[in-house]
Amino acid sequence: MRLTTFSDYGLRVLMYVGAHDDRLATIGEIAQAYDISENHLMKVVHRLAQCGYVETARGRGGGMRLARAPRDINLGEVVRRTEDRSHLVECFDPQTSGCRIAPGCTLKGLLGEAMDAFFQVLDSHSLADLLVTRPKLVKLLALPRRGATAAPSGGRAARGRQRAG
Amino acid sequence: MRLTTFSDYGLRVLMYVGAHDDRLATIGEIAQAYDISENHLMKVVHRLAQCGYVETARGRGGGMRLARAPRDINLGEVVRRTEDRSHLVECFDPQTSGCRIAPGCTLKGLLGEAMDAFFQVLDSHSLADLLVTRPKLVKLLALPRRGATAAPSGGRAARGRQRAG
DNA sequence: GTTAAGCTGTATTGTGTATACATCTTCAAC
DNA sequence: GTTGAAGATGTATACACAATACAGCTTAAC
Ligand code: SF4
Ligand code: SF4
Repeated sequence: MRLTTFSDYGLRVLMYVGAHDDRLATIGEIAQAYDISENHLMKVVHRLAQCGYVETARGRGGGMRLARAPRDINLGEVVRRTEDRSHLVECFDPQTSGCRIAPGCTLKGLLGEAMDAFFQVLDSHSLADLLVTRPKLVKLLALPRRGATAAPSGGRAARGRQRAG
Repeated sequence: MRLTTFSDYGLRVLMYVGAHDDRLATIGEIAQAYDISENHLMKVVHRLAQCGYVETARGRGGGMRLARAPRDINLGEVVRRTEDRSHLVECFDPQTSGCRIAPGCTLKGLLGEAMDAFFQVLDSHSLADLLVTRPKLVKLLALPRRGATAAPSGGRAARGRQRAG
């Protein structure tokens, strides 16, 4: 029982952007703040944009901001839409359903109930609830990280140069 | 968000054994009934025995039976003890905790709540609840499966022969 | 027209689960 | 007391999928 880091990254992005709503935030900046892969994060952001949680702006000076008020971003919905393979066991997926006792299995319904209970908790909260500790978040996200001022060490810092090589 | 099939197999075994409590059930028999890997199932059964859910008997005429009454086998407990990597996100594991905002993250607690809600549903049910459809289960498990009477096709059917080869 | 940003698609890596294989141990039947 | 059917155990492989990396394109500000 675990969520994909994809989903967690999605929520992290929303927290970051929500905590810095005075300006546009870039993917590179967020990746550095959390010290995670910029490339992966780009796909996460893309998904968030698809779902209408953030608005992105291309080009110089671009970045992203929340497309809705934090209060209107439901956490259960976010997780549901970032976690695509959300079938607890094989019988939950009509395609894979090969379990022989599925027609008479009480467990199936029970697991469904449990999952509902899980999401009910998330459904009753919004991004706004994650921002109550906003000052603390801002502070934690601003802390220096390994290699902060040193060599860029990968990422896309050296992009554009490579074309010449 | 998904459970390991290891856990699901564990529950399947308990249902099988619980539905056939008039005799000992063998691993091979259960593997055939569900049409799943006998080798994998062996490890599952081993774990169930470790946890004290089933009693196993080696040797000819051996097999397994429930070590407790179905009413005393709690489903939440079973899942918790068969699902070992049960940290929803990285910060739930003290070892891996590398998330920079963990000290000020409200999401962490929220996910914990959601997980509790999930298990609360399972905690309030026992194996006995899965056996209410017992006649149906017995019938489904007895249905012929592909290759039932034909060639054994692997498994451990031909074991012992191989030593000679 | 150069540069900083996001967009897109593909390829590679990595992790963890599921499965297979091989061998050993036990026990009951014969 | 030998044999064979069962479980016990350890290792190795296969597979699925998530995570990451790479490469190039597009857009917009300066
Ligand atoms: S045992 Fe029940 S819950 Fe598990 S896969 Fe089969 S039908 Fe689904
Ligand atoms: S963002 Fe919060 S929930 Fe996710 S890993 Fe970090 S501390 Fe845990």
